[in-house]
Amino acid sequence: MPVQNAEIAALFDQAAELLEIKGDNPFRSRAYRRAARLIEGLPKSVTSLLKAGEDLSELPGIGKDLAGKIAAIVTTGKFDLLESLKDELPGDLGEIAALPGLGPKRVKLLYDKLGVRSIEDLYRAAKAGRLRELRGFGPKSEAKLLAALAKPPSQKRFKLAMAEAEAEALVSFLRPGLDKARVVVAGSYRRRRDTVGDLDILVAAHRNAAVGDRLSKYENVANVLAHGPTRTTVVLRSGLQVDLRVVPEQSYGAALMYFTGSKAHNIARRALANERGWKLNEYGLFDGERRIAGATEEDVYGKLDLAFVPLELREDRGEVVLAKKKRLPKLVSLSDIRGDLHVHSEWSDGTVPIADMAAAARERGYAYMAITDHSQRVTIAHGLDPARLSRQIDEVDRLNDELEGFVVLKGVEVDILADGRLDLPDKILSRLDVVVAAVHYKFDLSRQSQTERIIRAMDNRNMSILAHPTGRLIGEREPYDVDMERVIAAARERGCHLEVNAEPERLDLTDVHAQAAKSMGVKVAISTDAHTTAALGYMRFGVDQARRGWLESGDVINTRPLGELKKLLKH
DNA sequence: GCCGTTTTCGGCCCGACTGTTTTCAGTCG
Repeated sequence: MPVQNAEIAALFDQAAELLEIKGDNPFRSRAYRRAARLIEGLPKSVTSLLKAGEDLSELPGIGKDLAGKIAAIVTTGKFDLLESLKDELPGDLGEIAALPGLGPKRVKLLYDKLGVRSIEDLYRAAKAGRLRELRGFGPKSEAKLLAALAKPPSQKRFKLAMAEAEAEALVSFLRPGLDKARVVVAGSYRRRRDTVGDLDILVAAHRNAAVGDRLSKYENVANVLAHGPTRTTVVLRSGLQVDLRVVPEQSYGAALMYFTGSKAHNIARRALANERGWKLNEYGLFDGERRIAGATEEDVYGKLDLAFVPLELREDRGEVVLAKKKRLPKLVSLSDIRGDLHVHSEWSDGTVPIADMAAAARERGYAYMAITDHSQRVTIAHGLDPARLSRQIDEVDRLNDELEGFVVLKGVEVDILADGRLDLPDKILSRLDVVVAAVHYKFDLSRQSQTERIIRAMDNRNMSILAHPTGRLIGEREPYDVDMERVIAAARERGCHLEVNAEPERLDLTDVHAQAAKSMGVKVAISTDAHTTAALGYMRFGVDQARRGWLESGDVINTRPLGELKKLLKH
């Protein structure tokens, strides 16, 4: 059975976690984590690489040992190291270590001294005031943990990119049994929400239990929850739930609409049907018993005298009214994008030389790309100090001399220091075409301090774009507390732009904030923050979120030709 | 566990910050 890259990565991450807790050689656990990231980022599955006879130990960070372990996982499904680590350290230690403020050492201490093996154990110990008995713990850390534990466990949602990988594999598995029947993933996935709770797969066919049979035999199915003639519900090994629905051809459009949602959008649409004395449901639009539309979405919208509403807008955020007036926005699309304004190279924590990134960007049909490596404060990424940045500027100049029909813009992703100063002197920043600035440390300032810190950074006239403005990592790190409305207003006053970071873990600005920026007259840059050439392809996820934020091409600075863009970057 | 014109051992991006201590371990990125 084909093992997915993400599964291997997850196994390696778990092993790394337990090795850290155990106190093993830290470089050993780092090797597992590094390998996990590499595997996640591979354009092909290791299963197919192995099948093609590729030597995995040629991959950077994979040696003989790890290559062997990967092969064992792929062929036998077994990962002996993890099994023995789990025997040695039973419990949900990984879950505990994920809590803020708890790392491997303290998890081990809790485990050894208080027998904490689960979140429940931890809660009881903290509640009883026993944590403060431990060296290194005090009342504050106890209170912080209790606060973290008091938060209701957020219902698990999956990042869009991850759901997409699952969905594409699943659809291509289902399709062969279905001739020319349409198979579409609906729901929030189709609306391109940044996270999805489950996959709603719609198949146009007559009552066809065979599709459901096929789904329940999918190799990644962990559990079949329900299985009937028109509907099958399963849970995949990843934990993602899948609902498969089979609807007749003549209802397909109405069903697609219904299962695409959102619920609020459906309600608004149904109200319009009711106004005419009609009925709208997943089987069609009905005048009495007579179906007057239903085969396609266009059909249904048309009969309701509505313009076709782009998927990303179906949230009942005003789109139904505009659809009625036939005045929906013409949303930005991937083909409008002319360049990427946030890209890393091996000068900091990227993986390839600037020239390689430029070549890859050019292959995507772009006219320009800004190279924006980290600044000195971000030591972990080997950030640039003024001297190295100056040398990089020279290198970009040389590179541009060789390039025709493509321009590499000189830039930096400069860290915003705690007091709002930028991490590099104005003298060097003023030599750049693009200054992307971002917060990387001190996430826990008060709302007011954080907001003022960021606004102060924008006071620097060299700053062009505020990158990943809230710092969130989906499912992993909450956004820092910041008054985004004030930030947007300040950006407006200063001619600064905000980023829609397209990296699937970030998608920051969110759709909602992007729309807020537009409504306040602030333009955005949709940028990938790519550290590899493959990651330049994340652009489409950023475009999805921009579309959800109602952005049109005119709202996005990197849809502009270079000359116009350069004017926008000055303020 | 990986890696190697510094090559088969001995390194491996490391500095800031917090809450705990009373000089620093642990966490974070």
